[in-house]
Amino acid sequence: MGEPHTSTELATARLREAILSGELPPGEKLHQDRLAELLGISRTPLRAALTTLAQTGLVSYESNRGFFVREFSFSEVTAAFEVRAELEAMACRLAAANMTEEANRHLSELVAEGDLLLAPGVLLAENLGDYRRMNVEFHSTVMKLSGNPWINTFVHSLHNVPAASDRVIMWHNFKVIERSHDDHHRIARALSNGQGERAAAIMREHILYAMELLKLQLKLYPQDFLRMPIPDKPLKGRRPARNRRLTE
Amino acid sequence: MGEPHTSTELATARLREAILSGELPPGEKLHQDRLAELLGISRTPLRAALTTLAQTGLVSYESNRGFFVREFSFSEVTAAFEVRAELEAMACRLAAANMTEEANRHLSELVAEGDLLLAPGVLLAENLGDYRRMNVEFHSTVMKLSGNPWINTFVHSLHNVPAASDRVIMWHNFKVIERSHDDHHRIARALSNGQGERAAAIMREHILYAMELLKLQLKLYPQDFLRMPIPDKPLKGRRPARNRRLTE
DNA sequence: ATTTGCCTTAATGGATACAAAATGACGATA
DNA sequence: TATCGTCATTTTGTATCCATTAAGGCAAAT
Repeated sequence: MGEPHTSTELATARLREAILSGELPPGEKLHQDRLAELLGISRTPLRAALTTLAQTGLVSYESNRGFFVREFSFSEVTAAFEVRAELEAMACRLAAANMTEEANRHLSELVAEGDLLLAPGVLLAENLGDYRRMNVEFHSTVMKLSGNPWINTFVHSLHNVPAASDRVIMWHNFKVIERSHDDHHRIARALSNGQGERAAAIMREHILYAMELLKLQLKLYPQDFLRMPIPDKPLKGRRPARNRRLTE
Repeated sequence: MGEPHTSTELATARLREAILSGELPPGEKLHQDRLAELLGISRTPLRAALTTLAQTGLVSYESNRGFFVREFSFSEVTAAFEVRAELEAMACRLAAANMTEEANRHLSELVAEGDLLLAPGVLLAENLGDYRRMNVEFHSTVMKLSGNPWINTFVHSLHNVPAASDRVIMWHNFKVIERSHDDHHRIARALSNGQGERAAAIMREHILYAMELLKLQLKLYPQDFLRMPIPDKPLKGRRPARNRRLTE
């Protein structure tokens, strides 16, 4: 949805944000009356929003019992990374056969943009949003170049899994970002050379390494599991009781 | 959803069936008033049903314009097969590491069940439903054994793509079925031997060949594209005008 | 003849009111 | 004391009604 201008779409967007940011914690009962009043709308569009979010997988639903913020186990999160790695690797394989002049240029531009943002030797807070946009655009460009729309669809829906999204990156570790962007360089070059398998291998590692980083981060700060909006610096010790079950 | 006992869930199921069976043809406007009356419910649960179907991709939606039966292009259908092949191959790779005694037994049982159903040398009409169930169960068992829930989720949603589902098989060609079931044998054996890559390769071919068959069938009977409920024998020449655009 | 603007009509989006189901508390009973 | 059943309350699910927006037709103007 481009510009949400119906109450339903607005509510959907706000709720998604609230859930991904941890404002609405996992397992929380989504009370229709209260939520509707909170959002200043009636229950009808709210229920519509909850229904779509339920299909997206962000909330769970039981007949006559209501909606709840879905809880994700640790293994589900890592599983999300594994599927993402496979799908985006597949995208590389397919994209290599579809490269055009324009495609090459677009990828090059994105990579160059990243170079610029990293030029200072640190990722400045003011550049963080732009880098994230560039990163998302790079990945989604490759997927679009694959010509297989399902890849994009599914990867997109995996970004709705808390902590499995690109929105989570260890922004405070420059070496990690630098290496990650170097992967982008190599992927773009491999694709432009028609080396699909090679690009796929880099992409797979690119994503699986992000998973390893997440695991590490969670080992260090387990209490923050599943509530990592955009952690430029790690937060500490809130809501310790609630996330126990998530450490599966 | 197990047993639909709310109007919404009932409507969702009925509409899904109506769309996949071609009763509601691609591109058709889904008139809320008329549909609600047709189903004997009010617009509220109908809209809820349409909302979920929109999320699963069976219908499209535009703000203030309404819901339409989604149209799938030829390339989208084949793309669905390709992703399915990749995901189920991945499932094999992972499953090989998780095989237990019980898992082996379950797969063996399914394979044996298939043997029995094919023993007559033809697939009898009365056995068709059972074979289909066995087939679905086999694939979904492998995916569950992978331990990665997303694989099952996504493959399941691909089964909502008309003509990309297991519900479509060339039931009238026994050799094809026999070979397909032989693949099941080999996949089960490879998994039980811990040969994940081998199982994956068979599975990939197993699914991609189904895609080839579909292509062939569509070349022979293009007018039936995207309205193949359970074609035990090919239907002919209905609604010729409507599906033109789908032959991309 | 074609296009533009208005107006009528119809369909969608949302709010409210009502029905049905589940939850929780209380008391009765073993 | 623990357990079961009943009843009151809360919350969900659905129907109906109203508001708002899009669609279509007609007429006027270029």
